[in-house]
Amino acid sequence: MDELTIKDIAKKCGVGISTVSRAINNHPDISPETRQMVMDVIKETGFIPNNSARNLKRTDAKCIAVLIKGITNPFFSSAIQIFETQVQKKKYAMVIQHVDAYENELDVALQLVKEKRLRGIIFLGGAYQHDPEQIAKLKVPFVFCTIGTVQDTGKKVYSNISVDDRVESRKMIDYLLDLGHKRIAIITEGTEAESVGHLRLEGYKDALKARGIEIDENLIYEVKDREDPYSMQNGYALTKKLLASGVDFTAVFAIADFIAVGVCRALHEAGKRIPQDVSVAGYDGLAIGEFCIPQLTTIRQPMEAMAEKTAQLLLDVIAGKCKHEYISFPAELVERESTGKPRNQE
Amino acid sequence: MDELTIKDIAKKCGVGISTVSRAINNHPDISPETRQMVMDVIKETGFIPNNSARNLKRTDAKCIAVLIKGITNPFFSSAIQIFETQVQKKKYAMVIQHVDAYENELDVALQLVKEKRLRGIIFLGGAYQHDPEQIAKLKVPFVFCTIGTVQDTGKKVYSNISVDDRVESRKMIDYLLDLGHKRIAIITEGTEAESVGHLRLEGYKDALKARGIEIDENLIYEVKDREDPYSMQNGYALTKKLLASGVDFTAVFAIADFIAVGVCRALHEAGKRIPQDVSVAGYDGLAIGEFCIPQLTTIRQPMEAMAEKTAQLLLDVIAGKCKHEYISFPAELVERESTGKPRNQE
DNA sequence: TTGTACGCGTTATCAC
DNA sequence: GTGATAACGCGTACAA
Repeated sequence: MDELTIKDIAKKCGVGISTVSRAINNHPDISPETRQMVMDVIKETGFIPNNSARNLKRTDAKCIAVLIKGITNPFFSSAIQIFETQVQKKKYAMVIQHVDAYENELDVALQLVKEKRLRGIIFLGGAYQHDPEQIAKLKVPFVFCTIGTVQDTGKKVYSNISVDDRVESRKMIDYLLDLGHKRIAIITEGTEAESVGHLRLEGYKDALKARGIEIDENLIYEVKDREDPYSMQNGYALTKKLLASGVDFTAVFAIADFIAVGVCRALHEAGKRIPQDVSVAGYDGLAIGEFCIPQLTTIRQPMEAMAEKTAQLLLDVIAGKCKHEYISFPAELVERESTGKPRNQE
Repeated sequence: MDELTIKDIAKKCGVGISTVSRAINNHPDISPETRQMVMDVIKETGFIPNNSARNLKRTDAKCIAVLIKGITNPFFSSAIQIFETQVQKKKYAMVIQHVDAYENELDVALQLVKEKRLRGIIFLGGAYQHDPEQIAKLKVPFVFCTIGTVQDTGKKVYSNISVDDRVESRKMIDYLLDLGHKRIAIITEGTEAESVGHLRLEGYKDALKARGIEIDENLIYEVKDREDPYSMQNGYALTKKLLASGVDFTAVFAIADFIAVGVCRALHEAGKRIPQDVSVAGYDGLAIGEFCIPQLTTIRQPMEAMAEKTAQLLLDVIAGKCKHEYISFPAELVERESTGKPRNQE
């Protein structure tokens, strides 16, 4: 009993191969009775068509892929749910593919397009600058979602849905400055130009510069852990360092809510009250920020709206209904318990 | 410029098709020079072999798959990392495949085996009881990881790595009872027999019964949300209900750390101090439990060890080095800030 | 409505 | 060491 093929089914049914194929693929020109009979045998024998063979032959896959970089990101699961319902509405199939940290998402995409005859791709997470050569090679429509791309205009060969990390980051710092904070520490991620952390750091600097406050490098802490920079552990460890350094500060801006949770813990252990002694601000708008003690002031990214737009845009471009777009979604500053006026201003 | 194929490369190189194939697949019988020349052309043209065609023809895929049910679970990302390093050590490839909540993981597995010629499968999460017929159909070695299966012995046709949810859950309740708590509320998940929540509820009942404490249905709260039962939101909402019900309790056992975080928040908002007024216990051993305020007492599942064993076992079975096993890992009760003696005992 | 034959892009098996 | 050629399992013109 080797692997069952369509041929075996045809034989068992006493029909031709193509008849079986027609039954499987809901083709119109087949009598209902034959169809039923074939399907019965298929169910009975537990036959499963070989997808590799199908992909090889098929021309009209009606399938889009979602490439995810960073499983850890809790944002992504809700985004995927939204993609799924949108994609199903248009009778498309959807495959989810993980991209390892060390892999290039465009390479994976190129490969997958060949393998599955994709009609479109959604990139979730990942770098925000790409090799133009690779971009050019990718012939199917695709859209980046979540990445703070700042792209020059010109002919848009793909779409981009994002929030402007730099602007939103600055928004938070402006808020802290308005509260009266002047010594604001930031816990961010490696300085590589492609990272979101870099953009958020730029926003931080923008805000300070605009008010003529000099940037103090002693207040900038960067996560070096390549594994998962956006972890509570990192926030905790760096805040310990920050405290130990003896440098003066009245607020901490963590560029991710997870980091902020670690920051809060470290401050708590050091006997600092939040926000009376130190204010803490996060970024992302994760559920944890709403339920932790104290609740986190944060920048909430409109993930649902972004995901919705992403899927809709991709499907429209595939259908030829519209052109590619770069869209920047505004994020919302959510004021909660972890921030307040600095001590000296009370 | 349609899709490039191996034929085009052969022509461009002035060699035969099989030579190109040999170059790609690191076959021995090819001269280093030809090999280099072919690889150069491939790099230059950006040729990408079609995976569907490869899978179709290949006999020795050296590939195993990890099927994940529930993206949300933060456990899984660390498990996957471990799988990956183990699998790579043996020169195997690994594909990660998500299984939707409504999909049957065995169906997906069956399909994937045909498509990719898998040599083995790891199931992460998902139901812990399966259709024996489907199990029988799956001819490659596979191992379930994370699910609290209680299986009768006999000839083992697959492996199972788990912690005994029922026993571990009871351990936590015993601990709370030892502290002096008698009125322990539990926040758990739907009662379906296949759910982990059910097992943990059974452990709860076991502990109470063993001490002759009658089970009060008013203390049992079940999440009905099918979306993501293990959410902070659910813990929060159910605790609100619990508080509103006016029923007396001195401790809450949440069957997941995420739920516990929501529980803490709700208690905090109600002005209850943790653990002075109410003790809260979680289950899982997530990072959040270590960094939230107060730190969570919890049952820490030894995910790293389990993942390691899972991968190792699967690879050994594939290599014919050993038979399938059912292994139950002991979990550890981590005592932290969220639990203490009940008020009346202070 | 149904069956036959060809081809999708690749790897494996031969000859050379 | 290298190049034809036959599969792999399926979809689809085309013929019946």
